[in-house]
Amino acid sequence: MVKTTERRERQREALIMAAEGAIAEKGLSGLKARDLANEVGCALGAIYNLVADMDELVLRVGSRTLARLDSALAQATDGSCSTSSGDATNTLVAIAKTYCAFARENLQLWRTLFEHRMAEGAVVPEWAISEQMTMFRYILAPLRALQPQASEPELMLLSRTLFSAVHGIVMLGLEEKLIAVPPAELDGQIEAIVRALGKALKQEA
Amino acid sequence: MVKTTERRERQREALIMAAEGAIAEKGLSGLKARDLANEVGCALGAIYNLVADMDELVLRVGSRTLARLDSALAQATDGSCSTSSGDATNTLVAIAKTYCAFARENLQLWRTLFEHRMAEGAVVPEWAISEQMTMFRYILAPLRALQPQASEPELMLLSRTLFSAVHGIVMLGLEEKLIAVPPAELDGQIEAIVRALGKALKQEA
DNA sequence: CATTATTTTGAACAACGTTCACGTTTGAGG
DNA sequence: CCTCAAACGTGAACGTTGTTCAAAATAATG
Repeated sequence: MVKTTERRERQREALIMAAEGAIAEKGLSGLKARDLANEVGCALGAIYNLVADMDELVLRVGSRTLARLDSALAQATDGSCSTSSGDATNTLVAIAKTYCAFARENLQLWRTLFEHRMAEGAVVPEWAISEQMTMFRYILAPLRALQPQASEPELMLLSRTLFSAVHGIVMLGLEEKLIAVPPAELDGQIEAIVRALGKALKQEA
Repeated sequence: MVKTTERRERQREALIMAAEGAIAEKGLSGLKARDLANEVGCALGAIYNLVADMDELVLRVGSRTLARLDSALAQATDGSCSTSSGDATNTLVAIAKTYCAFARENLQLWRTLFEHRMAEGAVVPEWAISEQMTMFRYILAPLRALQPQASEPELMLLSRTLFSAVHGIVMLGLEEKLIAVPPAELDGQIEAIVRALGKALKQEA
């Protein structure tokens, strides 16, 4: 009796892994229910015993991606807990570069985090929402060092803005469209922008 | 004989308009060939006499959106041709705010510009590519005022970076995801960031 | 071992973009 | 005004999607 649920859990895991592989290799649009069933070795319909629908599957893959991103950011900031404002800018630069590197190395999975939209009328489940906030933790500390007089809500807002700005540069830069910063110059431009903002924020204080 | 091609042209126009309406109302994923045929009053297959495929249709709608965006930016910058560096920052702020306002007011059409991806293996046609660069014209002049010593390629790169940063803030801010700056604070944050960057760039000179 | 509950299955469904054989319309030449 | 080949419009049909569900297979229980 315990065997059934256990095996199910294992199959669900396998399904998520297979989905992750498919997205990493062929992008979100390359994720096909029939391919997954084939790879996992179950019937097409069996997918819906393991997962409510494809949306949930994509969200579960996204959850894993976010966790990996989080650990990459943790690693990039672990040494620099100092609150001096000189290091703060360096930390912000390190975070931004780490984000950019993660996006490059996990291009399709990272894109999926932002490309994916729930089916018409469906709402993002709670467990998926709560994961999205973790990234700001890392930005918050250095920002506080740069702007000690700012209130917590102000810092919150600023960290979101800063993240969004860097995200935009990375996102457009890693797209093929001509609009963007060429990938070769991405790191340099990110550093320049973050440093410029760091300087401006420090002087404003 | 002239009548046929003329009518065809008119029908193509009607098709593009219908597509634009559908996207504006229901988003890119709400664009359905059958609905279009219905609305334009032609057979399903007739669409493919007016347009190669859905991709081309989306690109033609995008072309119109870009033209409207361009004229909005032109209007926002027409007065401020001055090269003083004090006005330059103001101009950059105005451009960014105009971009944000345009995105808000044309949410689905603007999103489509970046959401859309060509079908597997298909390549973006030349006429669609050449339109994408026009936006940087507006950013270039004020940037040159702020950084008179920078080379043209450097300014090019910087303008792309700046655009991408603002774009990121707007894009995430207008999404429903929790990652982003709340829509109510969007304008303020954009102004703050652009002003901070303007200040940093001016002092660097 | 029999019977009931659960799970797995894959054929069937609906919706999608795209194609194509078939009539119909058209317009230049007689 | 008529002819007829060429151009055009048509909607049924195709290949893919994700999703469902009656039935078959399996597991649990008495």
